[in-house]
Amino acid sequence: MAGDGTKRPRGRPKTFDRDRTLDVAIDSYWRGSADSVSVNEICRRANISKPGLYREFGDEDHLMDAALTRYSETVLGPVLATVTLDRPFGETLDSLIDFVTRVETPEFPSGCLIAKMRSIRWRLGPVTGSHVDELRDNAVAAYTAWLQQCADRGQVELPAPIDVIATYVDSQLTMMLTRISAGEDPRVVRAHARLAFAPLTNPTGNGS
Amino acid sequence: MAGDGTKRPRGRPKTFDRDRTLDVAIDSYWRGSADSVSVNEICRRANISKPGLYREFGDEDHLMDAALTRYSETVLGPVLATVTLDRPFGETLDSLIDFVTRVETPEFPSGCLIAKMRSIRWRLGPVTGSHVDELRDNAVAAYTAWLQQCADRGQVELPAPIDVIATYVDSQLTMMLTRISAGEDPRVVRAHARLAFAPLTNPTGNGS
DNA sequence: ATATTTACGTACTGGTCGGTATCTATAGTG
DNA sequence: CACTATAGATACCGACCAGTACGTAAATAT
Repeated sequence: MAGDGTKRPRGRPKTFDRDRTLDVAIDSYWRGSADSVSVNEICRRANISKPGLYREFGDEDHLMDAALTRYSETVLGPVLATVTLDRPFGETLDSLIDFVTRVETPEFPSGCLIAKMRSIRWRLGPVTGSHVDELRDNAVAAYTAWLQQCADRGQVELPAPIDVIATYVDSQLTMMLTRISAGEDPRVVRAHARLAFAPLTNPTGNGS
Repeated sequence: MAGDGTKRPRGRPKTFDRDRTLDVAIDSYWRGSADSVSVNEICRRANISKPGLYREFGDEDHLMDAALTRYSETVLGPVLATVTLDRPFGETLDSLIDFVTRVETPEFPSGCLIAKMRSIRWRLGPVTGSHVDELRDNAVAAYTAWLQQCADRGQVELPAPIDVIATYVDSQLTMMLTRISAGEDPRVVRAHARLAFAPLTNPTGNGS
């Protein structure tokens, strides 16, 4: 504050709280189902005027995209970073499973905003939609690198081409997130995870 | 027509075509996403008046429920019947996988109406909602009986309690239906199916 | 014929939606 | 002071929604 060098801009100073609005939007989209939460509702919850929100974000598509961007930076990034750590395959996998099957807390909803958005991909606007696609590609790439690293070290064998395994991991984790969000018992989901990933941790063959 | 014994009822004869309307509703809910298809839209597609539809079905919840009932009788029933046939486990499983990964045709949409409804369970009315729950319970019961029968004959070993396996099968098949509906490559989904069911067809252990 | 019963469909209600026109408030600038 | 630039929010738009009021058409009953 001391000797604030930035010259104040010309007109009426802005009071719109972008961060707070994005917090509300992320939480709403995350807990709810992204469509089903209207712009009107976001304004009500954030206690802001609708034109204010539209001045800041442009339209619903860009609001969702801004929320998605912040979500991926603050929530998804740290999680995907864990699969790049040099830990044994099983250990990383277990922590991934623990993470996706965690239960809801007041300030950390269960599930995953991106998973929810992917399940309603066709309803998203063009900007948010392609952003979601990009984030899923990033996740698959991270899984691929992780699997390749573990395979090189003999910690895991790949009963199918690595890209098939990587998308398999992504699909299974996404499904778990969806089911936890739907309120299913985390213990059951974890039991299913052990089944689904058994072919990787105990690589005895594929079905045919 | 010859000597039609039924006495005509009192008032103006009904022209409302319940069957055709249900056909339109099922197709719309099946191809679309059940919510997102409005009563207005059903009326437009079936070329009927809205009060006519409301007179016949009561409200949206009961319309969906009627569509779901007919769907489960005409589409789901025959499929679930195949898991009761006395065939080797792998054969039945393969035909199940083939069925859920079939592609869209003009008169047989891909995916499954019940799977779609389950994914939006919380948006359904009370009648349709509990009907969906009941149908899923039936499916799990059918899978349980099937698995038990195959286990008795030594065609499959169960690396987890049978109810866990049965819900696992249900979850995996439902996910496949969802992904096929979302337009994913059936070959990839089938490759993932082979991975997911490998612990059953090649029962060498669970992960721990 | 006339009354009665039943079905039909136009046109409406009250509501929410995404998005905006417009007026006012608050700042710097001359 | 007047002028300009920016942000504020009320109150609106047209579209669509689920659901219905109500006048009319078409049959039987008397």
